[in-house]
Amino acid sequence: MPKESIVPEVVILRLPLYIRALSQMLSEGQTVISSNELGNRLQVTPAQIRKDLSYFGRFGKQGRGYKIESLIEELTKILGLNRQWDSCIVGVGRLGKAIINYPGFVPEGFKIIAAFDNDPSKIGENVNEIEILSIKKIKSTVEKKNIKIAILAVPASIAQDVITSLVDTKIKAILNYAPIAPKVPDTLILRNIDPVLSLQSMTYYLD
Amino acid sequence: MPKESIVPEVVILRLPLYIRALSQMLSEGQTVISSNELGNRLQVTPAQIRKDLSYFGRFGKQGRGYKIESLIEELTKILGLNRQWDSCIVGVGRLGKAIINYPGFVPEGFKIIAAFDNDPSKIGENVNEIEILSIKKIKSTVEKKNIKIAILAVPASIAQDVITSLVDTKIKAILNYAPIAPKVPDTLILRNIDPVLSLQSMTYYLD
DNA sequence: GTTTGTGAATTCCTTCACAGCT
DNA sequence: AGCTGTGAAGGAATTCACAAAC
Repeated sequence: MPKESIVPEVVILRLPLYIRALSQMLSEGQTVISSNELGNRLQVTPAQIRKDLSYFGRFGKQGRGYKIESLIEELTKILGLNRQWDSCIVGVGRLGKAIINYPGFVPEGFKIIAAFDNDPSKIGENVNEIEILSIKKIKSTVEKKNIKIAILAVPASIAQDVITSLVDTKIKAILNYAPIAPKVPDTLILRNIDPVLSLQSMTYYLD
Repeated sequence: MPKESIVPEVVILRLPLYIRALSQMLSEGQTVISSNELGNRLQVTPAQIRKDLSYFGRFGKQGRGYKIESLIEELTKILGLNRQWDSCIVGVGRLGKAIINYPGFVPEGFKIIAAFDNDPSKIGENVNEIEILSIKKIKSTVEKKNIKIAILAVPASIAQDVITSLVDTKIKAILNYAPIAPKVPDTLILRNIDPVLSLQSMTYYLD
C-alpha cells in the first residue's frame, strides 16, 4: 500500500481474473464477498487475494468483506481499464480477419480501429468497416490515432521483423499471435497467444 | 536428475519454448549451442536453462555445449511429444470452426479428429472432413478413439457445465477458449487461451 | 463471531560460483 | 580455455497467523 512500491507482475496478471469473477458474481445479484469466497471461486488462497489487494490500498471491511461493485471499480481503475483502448491489427490473413470479427474485445473496451498488411492486393479492402492500409503507414497512423496496442497476426516468418519495426513507433504493447518467441526490447510489453505451446506443456502430465 | 523428483510447473512451461528456439536454429543450419547462446536468444539466463535441463538428465558436454538435434529429441520425449495426440473440439461455432481449420496444430502432432456441438441443426454437418456429433456422444466417442485432449470453444455461459461434464470421461487435458475462470478438479489439466485477459494485464503498464 | 490487512515464516524459484569434464 | 551440472546462496512469492476493525 505504499503509493509507489513495485507490484510483482504475477499480481498484475491475477487482477483481471478477479475482475472477471467479481463481475460474474455481481451479475448474479451478489453484492458483497469475502476473500475466502472469492478464493474458493478462483482456486487461489484467500491470503493471496488479500495480499494482492494490499499492494493498492484497503478495499475491504473487517468482519464484512468487500463490496463487489466498488472493488470492481477500484481494480478497473488500477489496471487502466476505465477507458477505451484503441488498437490496431497487423496482418489481415485468415487469423487476422477472425480477430477483427471477434466480438469479445469491444465490450471490454478494446476496439480495433486500424488494420495493416503488406500484401498489395489486400490494401484498400475493408474488413468489418476497417480499411486495410499498407504496413508502411503504421508509424504515422498510430501516431495520428493515438494507438498504443498492436495485435500481431502475421506469419511466424516475418513476426520478428514486424515487432522490431514497431520499436520506434508509439506502439507500447503487443499481443502476439505468431508462434514464435520474439525478442523484444524492454520498452515494449508483450503477451503471446500460443495454443500450441499450451498443448505442448500439458502432454507432460498425460501418460 | 533423481529419477522421480518433482519438476516445477514453471520448468515444464519453458520446455516447449526451448524446443521451438532450438528447432529454429537447427533449421538455420546450426548444430551445436551453448546455454549462453540459447539463453540470449530467449531472454532467460543460461543458469536457468542448465538448471531446467538438469531435472531430466545430462544432455550437454562440458566445454562444448549441446548438440541441438539430440537435445530437441530429448525434450520432445520428456514432454511426450514424440507421438500424435488425437484431440476433439467441443463447440463448433465461428471460433470452433476457425480452430478446426487452423493449420498450426497438425505439424506439431495435435490432430482434431472429433467435433461436438449441442445445436441439433449442426449435427451431421461436416467441417474439414470431421463430422459434428451430438455433445451427448462425447463420453463414448472419446473412449473409443482414445482421446485425452479436448479443445473448448463453447460460449462462456455453458463452458463451466461442459467442463464439469468432462470429468467422468477419458478427457484429461482441456484447452479452454471460453473467457471464464473455470473450476476444475485437479484430475484435469487446464490451459486457458484468453486474449482479453492478456490485454487487460498490459494496460497497467501503459500510462 | 467474522473477516480484513499485514509482518513474519515458509516455500518456491532463480542465480551464483565453481569443481570437473572435454 | 570453454562450458556443463549442481550444491549453496539469494531473492521472490505464497501462506501463516493474529491484532485490529466491524
